[in-house]
Amino acid sequence: MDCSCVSDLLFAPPALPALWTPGFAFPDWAYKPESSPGSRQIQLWHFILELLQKEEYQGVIAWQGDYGEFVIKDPDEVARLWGIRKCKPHMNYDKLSRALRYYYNKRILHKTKGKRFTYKFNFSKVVLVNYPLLDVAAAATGSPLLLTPGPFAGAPGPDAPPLTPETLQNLFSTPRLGEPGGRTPLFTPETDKLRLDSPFPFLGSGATSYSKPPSLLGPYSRAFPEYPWNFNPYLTGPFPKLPPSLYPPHFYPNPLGSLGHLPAAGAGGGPMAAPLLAATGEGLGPERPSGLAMAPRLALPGAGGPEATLAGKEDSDSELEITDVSGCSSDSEGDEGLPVSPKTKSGKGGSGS
DNA sequence: CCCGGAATAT
DNA sequence: ATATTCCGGG
Repeated sequence: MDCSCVSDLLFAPPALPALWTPGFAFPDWAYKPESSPGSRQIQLWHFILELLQKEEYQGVIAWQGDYGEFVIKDPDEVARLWGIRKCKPHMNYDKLSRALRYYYNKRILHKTKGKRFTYKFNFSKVVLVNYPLLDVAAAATGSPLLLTPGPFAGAPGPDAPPLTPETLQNLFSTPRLGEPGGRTPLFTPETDKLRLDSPFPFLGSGATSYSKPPSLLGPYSRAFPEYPWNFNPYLTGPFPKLPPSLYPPHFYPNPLGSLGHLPAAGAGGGPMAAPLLAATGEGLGPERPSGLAMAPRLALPGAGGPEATLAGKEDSDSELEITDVSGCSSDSEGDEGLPVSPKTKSGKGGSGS
């Protein structure tokens, strides 16, 4: 039944803190919360983000153009990788793109019309979903209290308690992380189980019970880096019903935490990075590398653990060796003798449109 | 290529 | 629910 892909193991390590994880910036709570406890599968947009985050796939998929805009340079390859990840040997771009299209309504993605293989993330969604508290944090740091949908909405009125990052830190101390011996102090198992139910409680059905994210970034005293991520929440298209209060002209921190190079315009040669920085520069550190927009890939925040591991086998990052489906059970699919050649792509250079 | 309906699977 | 598979139509 199960298709124990090698990647599955990679994603479900024994006791990975999930604090940052160079390659995988998504703690498991970001995957699929409830539904099926044991069968939380990676979601396509997570996967896409993963690929985008890695330089080794820049030839296959990469940020390009506007914020959150990316282009699939090699659709077949992306589809192949996705197929491997999901143990669907017959995956192709046509099918993958269908799945992508389903994201339109969910507002996770939309299409950049005119540009082939080009889509765009609605990061506002992703951010709020995965890190709804960031706004609170922002508020605590000085901005006017804004938001907190769901249960919080009613409570935080005029005299809302001073939410500070520290408070958050205490509140959402690592849940499963401190599992050995100590369980979550503040939150009872009941609360612990609710998590995120709907992908987007804000404009989805909304009726779903919203909850806070268990653990944010772990034991980081400074969990909220001042990342100038002020992508325009209003996008080009008209947003459905997003109250401005939810999406202030503020800048959002990097949602993926350790996500390396952001989808800054600089990636695609966008000169607009400068003005943006200027706008948000104040909150940032005094000194700033001129090439910030490029943000090569500042993966490692400060944790020393994994770093050693990485350094040890620096050359061939075995992490995410997606090109191997040896772990896939052939029974799950009508798996043909698919040899799964990693680089059987002779050279699809042209593909001129 | 891109779009979405429909049926199906997990 | 999310994704896969299939597919008619633009």
